[in-house]
Amino acid sequence: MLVLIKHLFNFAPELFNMSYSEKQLQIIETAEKLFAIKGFDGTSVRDIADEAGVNLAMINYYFGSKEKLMQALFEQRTGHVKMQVDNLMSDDSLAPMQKVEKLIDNFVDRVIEREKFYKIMTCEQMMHKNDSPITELMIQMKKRNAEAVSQLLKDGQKKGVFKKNVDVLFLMMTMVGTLTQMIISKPFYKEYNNLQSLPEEKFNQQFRKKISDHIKLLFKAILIHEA
Amino acid sequence: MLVLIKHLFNFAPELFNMSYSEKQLQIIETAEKLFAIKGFDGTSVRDIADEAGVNLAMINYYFGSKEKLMQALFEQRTGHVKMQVDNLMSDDSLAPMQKVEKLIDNFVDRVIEREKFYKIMTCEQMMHKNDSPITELMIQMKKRNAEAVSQLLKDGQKKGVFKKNVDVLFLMMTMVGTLTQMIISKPFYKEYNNLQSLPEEKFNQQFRKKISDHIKLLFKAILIHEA
Amino acid sequence: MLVLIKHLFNFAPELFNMSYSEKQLQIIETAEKLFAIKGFDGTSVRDIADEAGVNLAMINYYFGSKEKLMQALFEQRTGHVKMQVDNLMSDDSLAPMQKVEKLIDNFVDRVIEREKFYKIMTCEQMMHKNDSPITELMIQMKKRNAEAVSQLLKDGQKKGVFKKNVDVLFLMMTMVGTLTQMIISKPFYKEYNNLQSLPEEKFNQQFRKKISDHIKLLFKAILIHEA
Amino acid sequence: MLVLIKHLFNFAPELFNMSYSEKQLQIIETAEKLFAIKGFDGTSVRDIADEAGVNLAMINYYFGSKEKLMQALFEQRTGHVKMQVDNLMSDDSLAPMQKVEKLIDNFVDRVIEREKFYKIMTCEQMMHKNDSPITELMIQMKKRNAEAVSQLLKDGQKKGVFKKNVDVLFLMMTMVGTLTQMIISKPFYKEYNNLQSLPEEKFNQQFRKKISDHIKLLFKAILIHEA
DNA sequence: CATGAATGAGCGTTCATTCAT
DNA sequence: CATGAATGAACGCTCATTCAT
Repeated sequence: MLVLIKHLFNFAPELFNMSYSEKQLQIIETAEKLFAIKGFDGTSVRDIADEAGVNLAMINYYFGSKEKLMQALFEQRTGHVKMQVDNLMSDDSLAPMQKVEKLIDNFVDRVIEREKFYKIMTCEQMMHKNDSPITELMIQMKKRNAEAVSQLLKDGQKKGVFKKNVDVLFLMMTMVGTLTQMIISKPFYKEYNNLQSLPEEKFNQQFRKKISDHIKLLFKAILIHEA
Repeated sequence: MLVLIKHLFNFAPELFNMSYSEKQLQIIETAEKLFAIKGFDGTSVRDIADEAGVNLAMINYYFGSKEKLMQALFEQRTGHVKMQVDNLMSDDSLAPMQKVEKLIDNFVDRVIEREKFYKIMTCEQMMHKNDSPITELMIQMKKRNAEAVSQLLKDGQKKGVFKKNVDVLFLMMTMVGTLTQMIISKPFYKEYNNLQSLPEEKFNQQFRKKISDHIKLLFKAILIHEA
Repeated sequence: MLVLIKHLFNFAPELFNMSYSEKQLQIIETAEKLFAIKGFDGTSVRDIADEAGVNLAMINYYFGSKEKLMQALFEQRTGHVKMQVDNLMSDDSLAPMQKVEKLIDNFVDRVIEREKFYKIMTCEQMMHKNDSPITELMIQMKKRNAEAVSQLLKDGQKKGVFKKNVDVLFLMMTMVGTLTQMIISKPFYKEYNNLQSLPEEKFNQQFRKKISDHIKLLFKAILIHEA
Repeated sequence: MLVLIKHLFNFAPELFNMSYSEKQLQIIETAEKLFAIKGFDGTSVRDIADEAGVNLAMINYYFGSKEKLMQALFEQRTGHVKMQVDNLMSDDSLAPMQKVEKLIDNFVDRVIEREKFYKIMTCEQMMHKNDSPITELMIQMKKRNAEAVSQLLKDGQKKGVFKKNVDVLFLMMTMVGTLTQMIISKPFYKEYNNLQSLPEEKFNQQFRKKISDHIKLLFKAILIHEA
């Protein structure tokens, strides 16, 4: 395919069913890794090219610019989130609280699996350069998610299982914020609790479970308990 | 002032009662602002010099390097935290839950007041370059705070007002993470709830109260309610 | 040409038969000229770039750093010395004293031809920064040359044409030092002997002959005459 | 005395019988040391100030500029040379060859004692920036010395103890160049001859004697032996 | 289609020097 | 008389990007 056209339309890759080549995915993955470690500005295109084992000029050739590579990374990583949430919400076999619990589980899983990417996203949110396409992407994603959760809340309230007057954003931010902080502080948590000897895999499994349970506890406090 | 000596001893500025000159504080403040907007790597020393209206060379003259300027910023902003926490903890006139609530209020106030700085700190934590002096500072602060809160927990448990088996780090991360996420999402929150017309001052006041109450609710869920 | 690979292997360029491009040679030549006039530290990379008519970044692109450009200059200029000396030494058709005379002629020719480079080398030797790769290069060259001359001495002594107990380093330093001093003082020599009107070419020819004869005289005093 | 006037007349300090204060001498000495190790351009005024333990601004205050400090160093170190040579030359109790030998001894002693300074001087000669006051100083010194030695030669020739047609500059350059090369190569000489274990003082003594004898041998070859 | 070569702009830092007191 | 503070200029180097092939 003509790379030029690709650039023109890469603002909505899913519409064109555009898939990245193996080399491109490799670049995206490397970028994700390095951005997470050294930050966007702290990572040079050369770093990425070297680490990914590709030609320096290829990155601009494929993605147009460093900024657009970041965009591609975001699109690649956030592409399937909406569908996942929609599927969950439209599953009529689940009670509202079950949906909430599944939402939490899904989110915790996704973030732990894509730890690096969520670190980048959090940082990017901090200093949201105005009119950046990535900021725009994130705002839209937030809105979509807020809408879905809002619908779920209303459903639960109609069924009498959730309290009235729950702030949907506070709810979400509690989940996102707590989880983010957990991820950030993982090394500190390990050291503080003397768990360095535990195998990484086993620790992650326990950590994931604890976080999930913890957030569910918080959600119940917000959604059910009287203030 | 002897700048050289200052460099030598700036690892413990409070011991030497060294205060920064007005110009130095101006530089630190400008750095804080720009680091928060554009990130550490995204901000050039020239940016800071221009914005602060000082000579470029001045910054290296005063702080030694860009990195050390960041350190100075951290020391300046975190210098009084320990004392504040200690004072609160040793106040025998307060019940454990009162202490917890005051801790939350203090923290929320501090973060909202120093919003920019806490954004920087969160980002810095994300990609904690190993052996960076700032990372070291943050870890020590975390440890100190964890110890203090841990003591408070034990006290409350002895008095029978707190549950057993509370994970102190989970508790703290809930507070820090939720608050951080709130701060990050403030513009989004405003827009989502159509509060753009509200005066900034009035909104902040309400926001602060809501956050504080929300976190207190969460803490009660963690500390008191049965799982 | 793969510049990266070139950097990796430029410690032994002759093994890889890597030749510098015309532009690179131009940079090396310009560097040689400016280093000789203004010294290494006195010459900025910008000076070299301007004088050579190339982009500033080009120099770092080609050579990696100012230091490595200096290394490249050394390797380029000293690359063929070893072979030249070896060839002379292994020429069985020459008597020891003939070899000595040829050695002197070769050396005088080489230094006068590469006057600028030998000025740099002498200065570099003065303040030999420890562990500098260039210092290392020079020491090795000195050792190799000392070994070769030592062999020649022993041969002459066995054949009974050279005195015993000749200090090989004193011999070499006499040649190198005297010649260096001549080169340094060339302008002064010209003026002192009122030879400014002589065409440069003609003067050089005479000067070279006089120096050569002078050093041969000194060598005979060291190698043959009784003390 | 007014520093301003001092600056105006410091091109000929001996005329005004100007002596440097202890602090100034300390600066000069430090400058000599650092210039010899790192070169003129490689040494910053800050380096000198720090090493000498004086205020940075003092150096410009005392000497006017870095360049003028270098001049002061030269004047300080070369001030007494002329007188020394003149005294030797006018000593009628010595035969020409004795004078030559004493000249050599004196020079070798002086250079070994002021090794650092002579390194600087040699380098400075290499890249004689046109119209530099230091270059001018050195040329004048060379001329004076050449005149004195020339006179000595003529005297020896008249007395029939020296050959005719001796090139006075070649003679001097042989001495200066050989000695310079020896000084430069002292560490290499030590290592090559496995003399590292010898105490520095003892080695220097032997080295000085060997050099002196060697140069005397060379001079006899030039002045007396038939070519 | 891919890439080695090239570049202008900007980086953090240090320089010799001057100024205000 | 001496010095801490300050500064414009320049340093070596790396950046994201472009271009010719």
